[in-house]
Amino acid sequence: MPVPVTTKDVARKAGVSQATVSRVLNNHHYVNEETRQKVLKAIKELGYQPNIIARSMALQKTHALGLMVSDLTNPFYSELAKSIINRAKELGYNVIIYNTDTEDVQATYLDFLQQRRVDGIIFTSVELKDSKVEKLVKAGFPCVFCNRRLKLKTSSFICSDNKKGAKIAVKHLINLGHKHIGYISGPNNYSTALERLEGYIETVREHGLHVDNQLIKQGYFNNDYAYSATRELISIPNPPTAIFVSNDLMALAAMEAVLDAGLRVPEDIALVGYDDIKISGHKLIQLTTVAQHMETMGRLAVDELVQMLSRDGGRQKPVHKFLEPELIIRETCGYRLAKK
Amino acid sequence: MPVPVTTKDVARKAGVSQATVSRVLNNHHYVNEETRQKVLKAIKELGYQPNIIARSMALQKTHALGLMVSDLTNPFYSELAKSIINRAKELGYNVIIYNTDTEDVQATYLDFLQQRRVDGIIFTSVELKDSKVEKLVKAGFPCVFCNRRLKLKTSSFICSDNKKGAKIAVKHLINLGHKHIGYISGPNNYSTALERLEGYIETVREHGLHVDNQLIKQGYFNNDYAYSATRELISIPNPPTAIFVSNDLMALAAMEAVLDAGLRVPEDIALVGYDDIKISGHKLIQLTTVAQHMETMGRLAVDELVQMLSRDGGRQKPVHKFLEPELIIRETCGYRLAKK
DNA sequence: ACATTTTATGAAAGCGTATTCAGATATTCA
DNA sequence: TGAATATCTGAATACGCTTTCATAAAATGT
Repeated sequence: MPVPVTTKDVARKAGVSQATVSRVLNNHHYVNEETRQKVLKAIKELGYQPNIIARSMALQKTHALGLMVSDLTNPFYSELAKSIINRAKELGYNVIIYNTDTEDVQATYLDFLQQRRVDGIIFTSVELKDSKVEKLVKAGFPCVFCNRRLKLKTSSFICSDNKKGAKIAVKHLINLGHKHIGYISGPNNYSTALERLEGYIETVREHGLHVDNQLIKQGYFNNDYAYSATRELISIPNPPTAIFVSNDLMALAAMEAVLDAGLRVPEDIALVGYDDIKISGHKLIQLTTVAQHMETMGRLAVDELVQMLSRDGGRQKPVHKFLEPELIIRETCGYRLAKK
Repeated sequence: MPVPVTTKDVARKAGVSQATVSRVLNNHHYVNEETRQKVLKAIKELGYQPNIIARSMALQKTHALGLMVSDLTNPFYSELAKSIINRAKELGYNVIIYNTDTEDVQATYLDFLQQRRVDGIIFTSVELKDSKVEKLVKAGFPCVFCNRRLKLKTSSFICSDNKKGAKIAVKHLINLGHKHIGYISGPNNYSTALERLEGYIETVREHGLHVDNQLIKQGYFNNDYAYSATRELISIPNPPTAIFVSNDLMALAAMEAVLDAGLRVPEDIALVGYDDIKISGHKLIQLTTVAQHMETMGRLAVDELVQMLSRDGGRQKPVHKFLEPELIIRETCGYRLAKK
């Protein structure tokens, strides 16, 4: 390992005090130009690199953000994470990433995080109620919720307008003539699931259709559940002719379930997803879906968090942003059929 | 923000010195059981959480690993990253993730990293030659290369046996009767591209076939390139009947190119990918591919890096691991046809 | 020309922890 | 019983940086 060069070494070499070196590094005023040059020269010659940890210690900030992701291999989350990482870098922050497949993992991570390893946290997959996380927010620890939000009103979040997203999706199906529309999603303790369900129900009602509980499947946010729920839906006595699935990955699984049952998409069962992950646009998939703007969502979340950090102490009122969803019409709803 | 509780506070409450609190926290021997209990009680009552930054400062280790990823939205990398993050957590390490779409970004990150923000780095997408990275390795900074490796022999890496992977893929195509096989990949300054090319060429030769440079396309590791290269390949005078594409994402793009040209997969053009990302197994895709074991690769990389950290000072000889690739036969090579 | 302000710099303190050093008490051994 | 050893704990120091405090020199104002 290279011997680390410290400000002290630089100071000795430049013939000044260590404090002066620090002043040069931090662009303090009141540093003589000549002195500054001497110091810069010494820094260069010694290849000095500041020790971030020591700086963090002195400043009481880490310049690192925590990022909680429930499943990084879901393209929705990896796109979101990428956006967050890139924006954080632009603003001079590092991102420590936590994969929280299970809830207890998130809990242990939270303990970690209170050890002042990060200045703030972005949650991408929080439950509506989570006492540990709520405690964190109430204690004033800077948190921003992205994609999924906490019920707690005092918390800031950047989410898709899920209700609206669901509405435009379901409305599209109804306009195509579907009267019997299934809904597959995760549990209602997630804002995404709850709000999309509300949008689904509201739209069905608005069009004078009956809300049939048999058509509503709320289990888990994973492919296996989507697959089995689809199989169940298509085998009930009066099966749906279309299914709105709460995310693209699950919609892909639903698609397999339909095909495995010997039915066709969209002729027998139409499908709409949510997210618009890249693969949904593939020529062989062509999934109709509600697009989310992961890039924007991630960027805004970082911006908001960094803002919170800079106005430390003076707590502002929380920010609540709902991004506009957009229906992407492809072929799994019978677009081609409708065109004909 | 909650007022942070320090060891000093705990010490005062427990009526002992700060040093003793530290001893209790670190399970030092020579601490009276009664004292230990007093301290533990105070810790609990005050809700003390150690300050990781201060600890890092004292110990001169951050307990954080850097992870360089070229494109987190490529499922191959997100699966790899997930594995790395999870394994690191198991071993008590945090992961700071760096997205390096462009090379200059990686360079600026490297400067960051020398600021002792992390104890070591895992590179997943290094070039064979990269003077900045080589300098880091030569300076003794703990680095492990995962997936792609450096040419530098003194560096440790965990990679797929890319040559072998290419060989089994191409052999499979040849066994199916293909005599004219295209190859699409990224530039040869990446070990993955180079080794797979070697495997391709060697296998073609071994089977007495002619290596036709017209069939070899080496441009960039991205979808646009894969698409256009495919279009080019299928429009040359004597076009290939099969194409080996260097990764699944690119193979998916190649598939679109074939279909857009009005040809069929696999009847007109057979395709093999590399990686076996999840979507490749989807019912509508069914891409034949060479599987990599991202989970294992990531885990081993972390294990190796953490080992390097523990045996600090005493530099061991570098570890070179080639993981066994595995051919996953699906339908894009005419498996169904072959079966008939 | 003297008081005041501005500019410039070093010494020292502080961030929160781990650890060394030294001393005190208790225990063991001959 | 005295010496050697083991057990326990507090004071002090170090980690590398930022920043306050103090002080000195230079510039400015009247």
